[in-house]
Amino acid sequence: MSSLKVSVDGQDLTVEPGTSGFELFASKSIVAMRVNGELRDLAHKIQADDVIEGVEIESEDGLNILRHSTAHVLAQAVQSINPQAKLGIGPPIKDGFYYDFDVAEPFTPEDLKALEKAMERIIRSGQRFVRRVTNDSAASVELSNEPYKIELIGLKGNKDAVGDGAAEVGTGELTIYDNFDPQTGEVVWSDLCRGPHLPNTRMIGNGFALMRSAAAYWRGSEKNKQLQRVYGTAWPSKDQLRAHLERLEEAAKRDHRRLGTELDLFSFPEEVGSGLAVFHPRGGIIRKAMEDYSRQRHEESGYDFVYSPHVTKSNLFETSGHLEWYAEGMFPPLQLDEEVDEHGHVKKQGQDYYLKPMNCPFHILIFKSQGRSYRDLPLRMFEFGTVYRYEKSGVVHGLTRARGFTQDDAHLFVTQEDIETELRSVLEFVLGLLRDYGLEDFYLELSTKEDGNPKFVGDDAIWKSATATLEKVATESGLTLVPDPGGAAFYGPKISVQAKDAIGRTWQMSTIQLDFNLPERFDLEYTASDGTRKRPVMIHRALFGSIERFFGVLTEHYAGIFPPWLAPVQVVGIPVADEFNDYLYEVIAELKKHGVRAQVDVSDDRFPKKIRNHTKDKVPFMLIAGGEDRDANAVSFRFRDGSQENGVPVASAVDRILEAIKSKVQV
RNA sequence: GCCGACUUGGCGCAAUUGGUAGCGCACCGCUCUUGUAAAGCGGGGGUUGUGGGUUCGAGUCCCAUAGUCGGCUCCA
Repeated sequence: MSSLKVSVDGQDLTVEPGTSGFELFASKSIVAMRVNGELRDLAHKIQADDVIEGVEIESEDGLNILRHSTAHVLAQAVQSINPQAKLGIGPPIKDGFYYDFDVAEPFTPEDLKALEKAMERIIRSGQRFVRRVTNDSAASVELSNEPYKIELIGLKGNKDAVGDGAAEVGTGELTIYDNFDPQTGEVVWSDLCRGPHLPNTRMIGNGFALMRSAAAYWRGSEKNKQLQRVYGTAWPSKDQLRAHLERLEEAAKRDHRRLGTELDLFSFPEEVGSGLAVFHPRGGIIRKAMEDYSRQRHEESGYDFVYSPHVTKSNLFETSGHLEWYAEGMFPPLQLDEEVDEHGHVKKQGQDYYLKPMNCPFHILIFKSQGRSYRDLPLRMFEFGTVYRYEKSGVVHGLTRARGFTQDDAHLFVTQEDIETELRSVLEFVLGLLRDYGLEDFYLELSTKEDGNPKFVGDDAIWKSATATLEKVATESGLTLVPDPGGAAFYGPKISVQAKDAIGRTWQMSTIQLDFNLPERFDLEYTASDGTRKRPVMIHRALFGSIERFFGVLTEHYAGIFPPWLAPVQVVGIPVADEFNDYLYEVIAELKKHGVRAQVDVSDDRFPKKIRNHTKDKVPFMLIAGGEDRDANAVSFRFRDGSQENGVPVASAVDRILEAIKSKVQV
């Protein structure tokens, strides 16, 4: 038999027919290979002219394979303990994997421990994953006990319908992976799977852990049965697992809900209701600083400030379409003024009032309050408008998903011709302001309508042109643009600005939405220069998204260590002993004169205790004064990271603090 | 909304198989105060989320309800 010419990791080789990845790759860290671009098991037999690359376990593909194989081991463990469990899907995800099961009883934490033990046994036994090609009818017979797998087989080839199940059936040939016990040579477990897999369970090692269990709808639809999902994490080594768990711990420390309590920023009193926050004085200062600066910038950029009430009669939301399209997201109406006679007949028709879920209809009414000319446009109305949305109970989440929140909401009324220019300047304005608040890393998302979904109102042609305009402006910004099909608001497409925080998580911040529908529903007009009446276009624009949410994101971004301009207390004077109180009062008074939030700690606590207290409170500047400082008319800085700078002359200390606040830098 | 877990003084946590609520921090008072993350002593504070039930007896068991957390679905 003639030998085969192949390319392996860029090198031309000649190998014997029947050669597999095991012969090609000596390194244990190669867990699979890419053959002509397709991921394959190492056991795959190579063909002439194949272009082959080894897949390192540390690579993205390698990690996915590791995690996917670990998911298989989990499923095997579940069925070994509970043979009645039916298998759903088990794909790799960021940092780990999950597997869905249909079981009579949800998993308890004890169950998860037992499953981890069972998984360890499977892993140690060194089972081999072996791929076997089958076909629809044979697989349906073999998997007659696995109704969900059979459903997936039926969906094969239909990529959209398969969705998350792509790891099971993919779109190519149907395959089953058999797990062989190396001792007995017998198949101990099998699962419908596209693969590839690690050659051997032993390679999973001890870098995995089961994290939690939760219910999840089969194939992601509320209409389907809920399965029990077990989440796990898996890494090439125990050290990497440990590092991952530490990262989770770090993220937990930044959680704005936790910091909100620790730093006394806000709370969600049970008496008020789910998803409704109150801001405490310290949180209130931060929020006020955020709002004040935003107001200033809006003023400078040609916005008008408007105000509107929190409730309105139902007809406004009928006209706007909210009651038709958005009713589920609204609080139920307050029914007022109805009078009924003694026979139960209505004497006076009542009125329904609704809490507003959006501010746009009010701003539209302001637009309509007088005849408008092209000279008035672009008309930019800005409001910190508090809205109320009846979020489903299970989704409320601290400040980032609340039922009452304040949008820094603006509506721009522009002529058709000005849309592009205005959009461009809005986007620039938005990004500039976000940078001032300390966010640097952005990408854009273009949320569009999904064809055929009745959630979206208005004419297709209008949607199309609006979407095209947004896309043009977004592309020109030079930022990465990610499509988000089906993510638009009911009245129009949007660009959203996604910002990355300090630990790499992305948050949807600003949204810029183009709206041709509401102007039409409200019959908005202006007089053009030629005297004809024309319809303006609306741009909806929120910058923080919601102030509460932005507050939460900034809290996590900064881990509670706010830059001086936002810090609730900017400076604390700490005397080395009582004797220096008066001296420090003078220094602090000087700062207060310039509007600095500063105080002297004259409590009975000892000196080191005071340092500790204000470090825990994350005060940016601690000014310490003792004899040496007083004699030199100086103070000593201590910063939050523990560093210090002694004997700084009072005047330059004041300048330095003022400059740090003014320039919005982090210290 | 769905599934599961949880709810004990302001905060973080304890309370063996149901036997009558403890600790640390914080708070208040007193004493003591000189250099970079916790001085000492004393004191007050909880009808164990709420409403029912089982029991001689419930923080511990059951039901309902509110809230929180983790997911799913949905979203600023």
